[in-house]
Amino acid sequence: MSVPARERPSAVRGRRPPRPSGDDRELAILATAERLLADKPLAAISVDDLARGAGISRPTFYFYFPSKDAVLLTLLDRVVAEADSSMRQAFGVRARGPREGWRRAITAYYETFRTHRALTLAWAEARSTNAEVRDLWAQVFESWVQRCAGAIEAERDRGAAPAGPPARDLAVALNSMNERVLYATFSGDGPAVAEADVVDVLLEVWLTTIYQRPMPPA
Amino acid sequence: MSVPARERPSAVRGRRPPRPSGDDRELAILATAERLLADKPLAAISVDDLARGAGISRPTFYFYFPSKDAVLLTLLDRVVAEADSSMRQAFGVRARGPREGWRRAITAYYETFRTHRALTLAWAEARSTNAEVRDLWAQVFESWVQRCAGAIEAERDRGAAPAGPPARDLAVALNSMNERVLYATFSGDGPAVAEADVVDVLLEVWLTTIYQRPMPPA
DNA sequence: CGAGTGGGTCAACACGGTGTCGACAAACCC
DNA sequence: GGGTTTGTCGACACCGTGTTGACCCACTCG
Repeated sequence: MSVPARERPSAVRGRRPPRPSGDDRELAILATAERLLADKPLAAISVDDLARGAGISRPTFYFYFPSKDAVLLTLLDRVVAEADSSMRQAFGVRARGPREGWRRAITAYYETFRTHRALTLAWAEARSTNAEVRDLWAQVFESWVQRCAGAIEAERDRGAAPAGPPARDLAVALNSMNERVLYATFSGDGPAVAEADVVDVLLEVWLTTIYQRPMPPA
Repeated sequence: MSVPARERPSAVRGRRPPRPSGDDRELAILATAERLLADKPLAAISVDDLARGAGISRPTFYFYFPSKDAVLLTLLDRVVAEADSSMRQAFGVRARGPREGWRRAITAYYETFRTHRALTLAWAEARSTNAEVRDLWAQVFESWVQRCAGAIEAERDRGAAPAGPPARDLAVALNSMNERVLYATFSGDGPAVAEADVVDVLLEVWLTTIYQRPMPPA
């Protein structure tokens, strides 16, 4: 009974054997994936494409990653880390007023996805077919929801925001809105808000929902 | 140069030859699809499954539908028609107040998806890989956005709602929220609002966003 | 230095899915 | 009862995945 790779869920994603080496190849695969994703949807990229792009054969690809999805997951792990840190930062900085604070949070979210557009779209695509991707997203989403719900409760406690539906429910709804609206804006198919306006529109919805009155502009 | 089937985009979806017959088989395929979708994701259902389920062979399936996705599209067309009519109805009935009216609209949306849960999930899944599904959704979504934007403008014109971001942008954001939140609630993976509360939460966000003040409960 | 070990590589395979082709049957129609 | 029309399916070509087993090469240890 040797330990299958899945037993170390938090270890470096992919890579069969425990000890590292051949990092260049691994990086080449990741780079190829990101490059190809820029102009094809995930479903149109085969393991063979990734392998050839990285200058190796298909079986060799499997030496580095257990599947195409694992590559995506690795890429996603990075972006998540990045998003998390800029989100933490947004909530950390003392803002000059509620509008300023919430704007910073929404902008952090927006910027993260904007700078990784291709990955964001692939993410959404993979989420519907891959349970691991779904779980990773659920986990990330949950952490944002908690942060937001905490902030809403803090505003209510200090009397800045009135009582209303459970803070957590509002946080889920508002974060869901952001996710879907930004996705539509970035993917460009279907009705969407213009990229230049999207942060402002989302911010207005957040503020009026949380404070239940018009908030003066900055 | 004979005309390929695709040239009649609004005609009955699927079915190679122009003249009808063998409707039982076609219905059997549709029924099988809906039945299988109730406990497997779309990706896990093969054309062979659909064919066998309907008591025919795989090649025969292709006589009735050009692909697995075409089956889904046909199913979706029905639900869309249903949703559209109940939405039209919701907007048609004279409501006793704003809360009542908007609640009716959100409930119509909610009920449609709730009664076709499996289809809703398959829909989301297919949207990421199939352009036709994406277009159909975009079209449906657009019609809802227009209806909502119109209603918001009407409220502003009669002085019931204050000015704010462009009505269309609000409509896009609010409808996006509904879509995503309801999907999360029905799919059950990831953070979600409880099924019993979801309409209320959504309604509160809609009302405060549109009227920019707390709306008295019914 | 030569033998052994293990990381890295790939040709070839097994498998499962899609979509097509051509032969064929059964019904219906003058 | 010969001929079209409608429906049916066995067999095929193709593509993508993931695995196996042999091989190569660099390194090290006796």
